[in-house]
Amino acid sequence: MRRTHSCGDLRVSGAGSRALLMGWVHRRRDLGGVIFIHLRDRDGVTQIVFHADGEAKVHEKAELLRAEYVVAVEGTVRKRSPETINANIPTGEVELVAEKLWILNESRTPPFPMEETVDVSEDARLKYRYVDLRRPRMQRNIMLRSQVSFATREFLYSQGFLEIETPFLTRSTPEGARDYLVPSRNQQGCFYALPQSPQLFKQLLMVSGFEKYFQIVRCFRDEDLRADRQPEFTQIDIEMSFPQQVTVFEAIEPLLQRICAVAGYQIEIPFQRLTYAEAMRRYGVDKPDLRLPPFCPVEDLFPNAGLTAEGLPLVAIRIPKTGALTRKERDELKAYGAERGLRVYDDVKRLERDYPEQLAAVRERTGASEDDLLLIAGWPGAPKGQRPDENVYMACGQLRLFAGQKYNDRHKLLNPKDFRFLWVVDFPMFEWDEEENRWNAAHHPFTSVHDEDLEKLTTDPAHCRAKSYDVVLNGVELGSGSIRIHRRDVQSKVFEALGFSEEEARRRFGFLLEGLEYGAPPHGGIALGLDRLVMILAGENSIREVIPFPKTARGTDLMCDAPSAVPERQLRELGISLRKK
RNA sequence: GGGGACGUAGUUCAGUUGGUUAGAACGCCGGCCUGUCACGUCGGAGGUCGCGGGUUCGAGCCCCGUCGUCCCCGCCA
Repeated sequence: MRRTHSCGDLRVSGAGSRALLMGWVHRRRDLGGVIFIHLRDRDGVTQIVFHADGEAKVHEKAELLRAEYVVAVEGTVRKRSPETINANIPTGEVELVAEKLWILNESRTPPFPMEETVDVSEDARLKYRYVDLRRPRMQRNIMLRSQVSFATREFLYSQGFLEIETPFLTRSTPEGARDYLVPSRNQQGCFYALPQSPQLFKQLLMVSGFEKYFQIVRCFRDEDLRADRQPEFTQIDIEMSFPQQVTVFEAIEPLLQRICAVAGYQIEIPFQRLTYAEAMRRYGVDKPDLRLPPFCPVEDLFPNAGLTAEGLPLVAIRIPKTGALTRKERDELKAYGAERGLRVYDDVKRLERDYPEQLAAVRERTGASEDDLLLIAGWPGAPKGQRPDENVYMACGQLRLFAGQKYNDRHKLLNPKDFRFLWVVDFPMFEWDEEENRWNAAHHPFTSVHDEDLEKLTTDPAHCRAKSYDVVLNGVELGSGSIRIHRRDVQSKVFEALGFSEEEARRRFGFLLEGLEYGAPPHGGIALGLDRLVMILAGENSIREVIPFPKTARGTDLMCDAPSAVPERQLRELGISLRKK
């Protein structure tokens, strides 16, 4: 017994020939004297017919079939008569007239239907994930993911990249996210850490002279979850020797173009580029969604009007084609802004009475037409912080996105198939840590600084720009990278700016620092979030929809019930005793 | 750690001001049915109203606690 075709294969051209199909009973229609089943495998669905006045024994056996039974059917492919053609399935012009039937396995009644017409709760789906994965949506998503992985490998190989693995059992480094720890049995009291990313290893592979590295690799971060964050997630990790920033861009853009093509979308390269400073000033975020228009500074048009604090921005936000808002809607926007310290002038008509010329200028500057929503927002109260302008812009950026998403039904600009890629460059080198009262690396401590800012490293860290970059798609941070520091003396200066002593730095990252002393080439790279990329290409709103076996928001696995307690014996072997609560 | 939404049949949901035996659709089981394709039709089974406590003559509904799922803030170099 050997499968000859898939359930998506058969066409009229095969009529009259024999075929043996294997798959799952998708649906059974028992009309008494004739039984139809839709047989499903991953390629499609084919109708099987069992006639009582044909192979009577086979028909009798077919009465036993139920949803999701696994069967093999052998028979003759028959062209359907015109009035019985099913235009909804690709194989709908033929059917298989069953002559033999094997029930390979029975199935309990599935906990929820295979149809997509019913939205099943996520807990049920996660508990019976193997069933959920059989449904068309997940089949599509996981197949897309596989295609994206393959396209990535194919493309990067063709460009001379080598796929190289790095350890999962590695050393905990104190910076960054919380580590997942793995206790060592041989060295009791010591722990491995699962990598937050292979960052240090890939840099050392450059020291080793491999020049072009990539890896599709799992990363682990023990932080709280979100719709786009899982404790384990997958990166397309890339590193190159002797690159300039633009070298990395020129490697990544065609890769993303190729990946999008696999998903059926044409995208233009090169991508738009924005500096971090521009992104903040025009969108109020470092990952702008370009499907909505940027906002405009208008403080120069209203000198001494008191609409915002002296020296702070006044921002005009345009949301296209929103039409008139109700009083309630305007109040909502106002309140949203107020929660972030903003004064939102939601009723532009009222401002227009006092400042007719200025408003005309605002309209011209923003390009606002009659049915666009125009909000003007300022911050009359003086904010605190390192970058007060940025605080205003950030609040406006949130307001822009809030309004844009709220009224998406009207302007329809947030089309999930409209892919707007963007590079954000020149991130600040450091950010101020309020709690610890010191500077932190904005990207990571091995990121190099712009040559012209090198001297400011210790004197003016706030204004040092890093050679780091993010690739952003529709408001989602897809990937992040940098040109690394390859010289030990520069690395020392950065540590100095971060307030690490040489000794402390050596304790934390000694193996990397030592590596840099043995002929490290200039190098840099990027890591792309594969889950997020596939999520967007699949049109999903959560990366759980593109991960076969994801965790819940609390980090548990509802299917296998992890994490779980372990027997005392296992703990003893590891030298671990649990503290009583 | 904080805020919000939700939890009723296998699934998706309804359940009025706290009132008598908790409903619907789909699914499931059985009968009938030879051209269906979300087959049709007749009948039937199926409930720890997440869990615990409280208020009350009486709780799916009100109160307190707790568990779980989702979203957001913090966090994620």
